[in-house]
Amino acid sequence: MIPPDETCKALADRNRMRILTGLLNHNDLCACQINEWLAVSGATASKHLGILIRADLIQSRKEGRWVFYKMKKADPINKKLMLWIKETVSGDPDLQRDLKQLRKVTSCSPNKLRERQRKEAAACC
Amino acid sequence: MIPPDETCKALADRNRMRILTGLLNHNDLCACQINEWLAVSGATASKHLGILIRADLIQSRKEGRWVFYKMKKADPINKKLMLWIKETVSGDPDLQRDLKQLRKVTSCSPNKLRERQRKEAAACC
DNA sequence: TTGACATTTAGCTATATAACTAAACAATAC
DNA sequence: GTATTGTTTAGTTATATAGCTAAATGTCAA
Repeated sequence: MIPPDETCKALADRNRMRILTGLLNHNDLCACQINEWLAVSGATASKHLGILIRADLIQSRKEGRWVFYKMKKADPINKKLMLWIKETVSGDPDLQRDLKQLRKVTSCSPNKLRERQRKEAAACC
Repeated sequence: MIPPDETCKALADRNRMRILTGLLNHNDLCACQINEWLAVSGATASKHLGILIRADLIQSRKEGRWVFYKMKKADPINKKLMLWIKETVSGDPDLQRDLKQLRKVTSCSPNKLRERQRKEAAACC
């Protein structure tokens, strides 16, 4: 059983709360979609995702070379926490604006998204 | 409205979770009882209490030279958070053991408690 | 099998935070 | 008023964390 302060530590970061916001509104998200959306390096996104997994809040599955993340089914106690997160997230205008950006990202498949990312990386040098 | 990650930041510390545990089980606690119980300096306890106040989770009132702290009445959304905290706190054996220690402290009035603290401080030098 | 590419891990730096001590502030008691 | 005492603020130090880049790992595809 994870102590409450540890769970809160996992939630106590803006980017991790953004990830949860995304996963509460999309069935699952690919790592490449997440770091595109968060606008951080893949390594940084991966670290945050690891923290959320170790806190038992999300889960990952591998599909070929892609890794998808989704919310973990919460036990009865943590359901209350999830409910609170959902409601506060809805009340946070920045997170809601963020969600719209995410929808642009998820309209591409991981393959198309990565292709575009590669082109952009090439163009900037 | 405080964003959820900020609220969690306030909760993401063991000593602050201990303080909340205490306040969820006692109507109110004096600053001197809290720092005796936590076994940290008065300054440190005061800092933690300030963080919880700014997060809108607790409130303080002054009575003569004593300052008492108590839970703040939660709005409908934060009530869910409080419920989660209560349940996870009950499931955390260390916090429960801690609560027993607190009862020893609260069995003294602030005046008696301080008197004892002064004697101990004198004895140790 | 080799090469390309997605993700994670390692190693680093800058910032944030928790603890302490000492000084400042606030309120009571003489 | 002045002394005393409880609490908070300031200033310091040690540790923790978020971000980066580069190297390592694992998977697909030619």
